Amino acid sequence: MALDLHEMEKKWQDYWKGEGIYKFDVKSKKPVYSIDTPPPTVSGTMHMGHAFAFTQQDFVARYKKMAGFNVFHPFGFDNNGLATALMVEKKKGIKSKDYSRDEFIKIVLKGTEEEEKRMRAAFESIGMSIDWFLLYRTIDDLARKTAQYSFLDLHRQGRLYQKDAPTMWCPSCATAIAQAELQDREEESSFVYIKFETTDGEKIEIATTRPELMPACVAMHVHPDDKRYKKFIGKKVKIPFTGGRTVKVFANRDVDPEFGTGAVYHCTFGDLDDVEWILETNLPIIEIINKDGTFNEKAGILKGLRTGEARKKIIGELKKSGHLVKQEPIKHVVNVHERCKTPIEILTAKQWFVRYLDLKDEFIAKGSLLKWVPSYMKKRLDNWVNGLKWDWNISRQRHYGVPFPVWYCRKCGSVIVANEKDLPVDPLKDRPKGKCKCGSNEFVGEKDTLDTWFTSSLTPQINCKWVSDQKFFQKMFPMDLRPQGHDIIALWAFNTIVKALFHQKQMPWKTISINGWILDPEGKKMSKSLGNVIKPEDMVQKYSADSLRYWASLPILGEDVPFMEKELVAGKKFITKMLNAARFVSMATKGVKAGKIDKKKLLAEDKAILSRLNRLIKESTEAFERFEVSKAINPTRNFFWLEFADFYIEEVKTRVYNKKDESGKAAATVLEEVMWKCLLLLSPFLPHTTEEIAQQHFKKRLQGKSIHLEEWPKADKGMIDENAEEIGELINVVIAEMRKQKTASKKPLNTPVKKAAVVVPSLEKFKQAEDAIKRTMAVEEIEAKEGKELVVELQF
RNA sequence: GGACCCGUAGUCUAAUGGCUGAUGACGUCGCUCUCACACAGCGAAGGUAGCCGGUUCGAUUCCGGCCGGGUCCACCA
Repeated sequence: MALDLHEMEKKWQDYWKGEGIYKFDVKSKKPVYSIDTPPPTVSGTMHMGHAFAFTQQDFVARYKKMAGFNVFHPFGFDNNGLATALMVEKKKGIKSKDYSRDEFIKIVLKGTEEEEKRMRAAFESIGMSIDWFLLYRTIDDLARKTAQYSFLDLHRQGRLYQKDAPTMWCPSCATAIAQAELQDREEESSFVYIKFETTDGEKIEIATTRPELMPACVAMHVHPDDKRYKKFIGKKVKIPFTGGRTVKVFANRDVDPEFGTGAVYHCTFGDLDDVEWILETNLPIIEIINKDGTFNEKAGILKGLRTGEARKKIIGELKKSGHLVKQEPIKHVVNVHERCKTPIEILTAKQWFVRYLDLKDEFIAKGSLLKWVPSYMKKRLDNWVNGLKWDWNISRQRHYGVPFPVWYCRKCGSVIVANEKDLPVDPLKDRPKGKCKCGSNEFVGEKDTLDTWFTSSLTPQINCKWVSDQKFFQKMFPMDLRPQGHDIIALWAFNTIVKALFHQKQMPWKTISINGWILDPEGKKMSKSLGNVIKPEDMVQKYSADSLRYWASLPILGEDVPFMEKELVAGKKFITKMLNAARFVSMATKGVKAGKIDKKKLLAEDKAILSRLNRLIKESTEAFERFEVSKAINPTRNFFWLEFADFYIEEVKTRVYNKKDESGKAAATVLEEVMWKCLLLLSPFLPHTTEEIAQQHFKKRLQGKSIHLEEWPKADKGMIDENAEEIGELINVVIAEMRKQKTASKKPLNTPVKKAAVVVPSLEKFKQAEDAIKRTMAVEEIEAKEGKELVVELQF
């Protein structure tokens, strides 16, 4: 086969683009099917996970289009994030802080054009049926406007509040971070035993990994049943280096008497437990760490130092003063910021929160309204919601991002939110219209930006033009499908659900499909640092886009799959097979009227294959309706290759070589019919190959400009015939047995056979199968007997 | 600690409460250049379905436990 697959694929990609095959038709009367495409970060590269997840989404999009829907298949680029800001800074050699926020956003939008172009080309190269006119970016005007409008709406609903609250803080990035941005890391550290003295002179010993927080110690905790410490409860303990400050000893059932010394000192804040305890005990907060990670004057002797240095210094001082008992090496898990891996601190800062903890039950209940594919993924959402402890902190102390549409009155401190007509605003540049209610017209704009998830959680509203086209929004919302990875159910899916419930009082989509991860061939995550990254473009180069798509279609949705190059080999072979079979069918059916099957003229093998075909159509359609794409392609592949190509084609060859007679004509119409229907069934998966074949050999079947505008085939139940299939099966089984014998006697398969003796389960059925067998295997005469076991003997 | 997923030939997988044929692919080994296809065809070898127990007339398939692999969440100062 001299066909260059890459040239062929490129040809059709260009054709589709030129003809606008995937354009969403706003005016169409067809029902809409809309997909809330995940916007990938504009890194410039499409990785294997993208290729996998997006093609899976594309299978559904293409199927739905054929099934009669007006498919809305948009694309978005995520450029509203730290990763993008850093990329642009690096590329341009600039610092975002040297620019106004508006300017920097413009720089980003301009500065990522190149990456967008490359990614778009990559997604086109795998045959995505995206309508690129629907492109959005998560930092563009529409996205910013939508996010700010969302803020205003939540504000109106009383769902927002500001609080000086314990906040997880990254001392390195100098920013607040969300629960979801935390990562666990096991660290080697030192477990420090420290001796304290009570005001009445008794000694109590604690163990800690955070001795440097001692100046922020506000209490001691012991277990109420711990005999060793009972007597301490209620007493006061002196804290060294604080000028004689004392703290009370509390009874606390959270304390594990077995761990450390069984006594805990409580600092504000060492970890999340400390936060809970402070709420229970109502103690004051002593904040000793600044937002930049340095210790402040309340830290006394540690002032100006950072955590690591402070820890060394305090240990030295404790040694000198005799408070230090011992140090033990310890491995423990610390919470680190996922981006920079710095252990987090807990500080207080004024932050905006979305109040939603009161709605946990509702989130879980409403989550069930969605169709989850696979269904067990719903539990991940439930699990997350059940574990939620804090409201959603939406403040980020970052320069780049979507700004809060908020000012504060310099005089009275009132919050002034932007007028929705003025969105998007940048409060650092723009000013509120009018005066504060206190009469002042001096304002301070909010410096913080919104959590990127605050914007990303609005992709359905962005796609459906919530803030710019009400009519369109009414028509489009809620969307039909959200495809996404299982790693961000707690983030993207959850937050999107939260937003839609607040803003629209309904779920953002009808179905959510969860795809798994692509791992390296050993089952490990692909990552640059491990050097095990396999690039999709290399695979496309080596095997073709349709081969890659074939590979992506096989795994069950939701499961993580190791990358297996041999599946691409198999895909390429399948494509070759299709091209060759199509060539044969095309030759054999020249001059035959397409789609005209005369049932009366059909022979046993024709009835069998048509029955199998229609059963297949039914099965494949049902699988697609359940979003189980692998169960749509697998039987189709098997049918096409193992039944149609391996048997049916061989069975009718002698008939169609002699097309003049009725039987030959009938076989030709069946060949044509089966081939065409298979093309349709496979077109969502192998859009290039099927288009090539359709345009080459099935012009007369094509209603429009592309096979991808054809209707999905409907199963003709009248064709499904159990009995015919049984005969067909018998034909195939006997042929297989004869092939075995010919191969065993080292004869070519077209060797004529004088006489064959067979033992078959039913003579009556065999009668109906006999002709086809004789023709296919070039057998002159068959002597048949009835018996349990199938036996075939050949005489040449 | 909580939740979830997975465990089928050398490798990766499919379907299935029972037809002593458990599917197919890749790989391996034979034979065949047979007029769609040697980037192929035909065929062969290869599995006590992780282990144990239960339900059942019957389990790879359903239930429970264990072991192993993985993911998410929460974590002891």
